[in-house]
Amino acid sequence: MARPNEEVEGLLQEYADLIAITGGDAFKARAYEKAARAIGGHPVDISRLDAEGLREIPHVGRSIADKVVEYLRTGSVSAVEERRSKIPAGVRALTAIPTLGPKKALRLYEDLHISSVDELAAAIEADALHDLKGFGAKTQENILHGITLLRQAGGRIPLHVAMRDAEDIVGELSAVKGCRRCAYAGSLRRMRETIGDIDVLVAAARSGPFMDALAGLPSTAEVIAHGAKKTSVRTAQGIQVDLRVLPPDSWGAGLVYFTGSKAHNIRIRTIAVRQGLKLSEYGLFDAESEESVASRTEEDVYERLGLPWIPPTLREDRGEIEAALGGELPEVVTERDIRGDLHTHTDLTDGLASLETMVQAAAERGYAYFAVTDHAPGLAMQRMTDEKILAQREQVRALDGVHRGMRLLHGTELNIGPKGEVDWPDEFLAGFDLCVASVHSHFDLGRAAMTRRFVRVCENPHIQIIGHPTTRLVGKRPPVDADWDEVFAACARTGTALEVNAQPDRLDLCDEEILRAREYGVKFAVNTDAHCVPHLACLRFGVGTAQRGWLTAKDVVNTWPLSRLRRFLRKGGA
DNA sequence: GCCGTTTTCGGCCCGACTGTTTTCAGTCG
Repeated sequence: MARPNEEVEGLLQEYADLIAITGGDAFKARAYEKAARAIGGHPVDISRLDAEGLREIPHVGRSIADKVVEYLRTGSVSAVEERRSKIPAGVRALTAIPTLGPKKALRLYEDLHISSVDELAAAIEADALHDLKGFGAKTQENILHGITLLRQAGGRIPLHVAMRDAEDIVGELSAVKGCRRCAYAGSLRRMRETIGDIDVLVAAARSGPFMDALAGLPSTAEVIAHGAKKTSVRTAQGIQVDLRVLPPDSWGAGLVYFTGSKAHNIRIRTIAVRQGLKLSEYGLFDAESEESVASRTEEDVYERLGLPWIPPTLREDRGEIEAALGGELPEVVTERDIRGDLHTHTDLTDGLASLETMVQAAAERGYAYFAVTDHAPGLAMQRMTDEKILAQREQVRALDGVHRGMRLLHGTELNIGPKGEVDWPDEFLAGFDLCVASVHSHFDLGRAAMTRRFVRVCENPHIQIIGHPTTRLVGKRPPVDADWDEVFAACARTGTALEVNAQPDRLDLCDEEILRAREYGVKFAVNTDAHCVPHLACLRFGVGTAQRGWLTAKDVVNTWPLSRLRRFLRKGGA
């Protein structure tokens, strides 16, 4: 994984924020933001590049290239340190509150010396903002609501952040001598959208070297507990990591024990007890003789309980035990089932990579087909025109089948207006191979209007997929309010697929809504909404979410062969 | 700070929404 790219992306974004907060040149701040995104989305590990190589990345010029080189060489950038010394970190944290930007954050800091979210919440409670300019009753209410949203994430970590750290740690521990098996478990293996802490398991005869290795990792900031069976540390970013080292014979039982949700584990332990057995992280034992009857693999443990192996993403006690007992466990969709991505962007709008680069990267993933769906004119900031999208269509046709025979579909991501209207008239839409339509504005229409809006989209014969349907952002923005049962019914009736957007801050639809929609017979598309090459790999998070929603390949249109997909895209037409 | 079928300066994503400072600043996508 390209860690340095992400580190530098974060650093440059922070610098941009600090410029904005201190009232610096807005265009300069934006220049840093653009460079941050470009580096984060750059497919080559930047630590392998020199200043010249760095400057070939779009939006990276002499000044930023020098700062990146300084960072790679010394681990910090003096210009950033200088700004940091002027603005406490908590002031920047304030801008994470929806509706509170850099200007308001600075005012709060300068006038009231508020430098953390907690201090701000306390100040509002104490009515300390009453004569602060620009902070009327409504603004304070909005800020409090924003703080509530932030806190609902409850200090949990986004899935992809935890995944990256867990894979690094698994990589390090796997290299320790004597390691027989190493894997992450817990909610991360179940692919929950946020993660409380990271659970790592090792199978080895001796535990000491692994405990020491974890405690000694560069990413470890604090050792919370250091024992023979369990070690807990906190990383520099504040993430808790629990390591358990098990005897190799206990590997399967340990994985079962540390992967299942609490509710799932209670259910399978109950099943064990009824059979005169006892289940722990060390194995499945005869309750009387205490003799081990299964423990080496997860399959062994489940089989001895009379169950088939249950995919980790289903282990939530949401009916998977009953389904397993009845032989009706779904064969959930896997990453290998996905034949193509149906929602992606290029640098024609807000993507980072050219059409050619995106197509080539998609072909390297082994896709049979791939859709390019840049933004339509309704999203004014993208400045799309008829001419530009038609010119792109020519380029798409020219590249069709060129890379490993991969077929290309030319599409667009339409903007859904408040009444369900979209950017282009029917005649123009008919020229696309597929249209994704998404809500990007008017989030607070009220349930009835929002429902009508979606139903009208479903009834549009040229729209085959609703993109990120609820528009929620994990821990940041709640889903829009609609009568989803009515929307799901309309999707099923009209043959409109719902997207499972794989961007880790969206994961939209989420698992629970997928479970509901599935009951209506709705079809789904697991798409990355990629804006750069590395985003294509986010597919795994979308597939994990689809699995949590019990979807099989039959439910997911982009697992289908192209001929069948094309029939679906005609939406009941000829 | 970056960029150039505008080529070393002068632009840079544009428009809508919201609350409030009643004429517009701040925020967002």
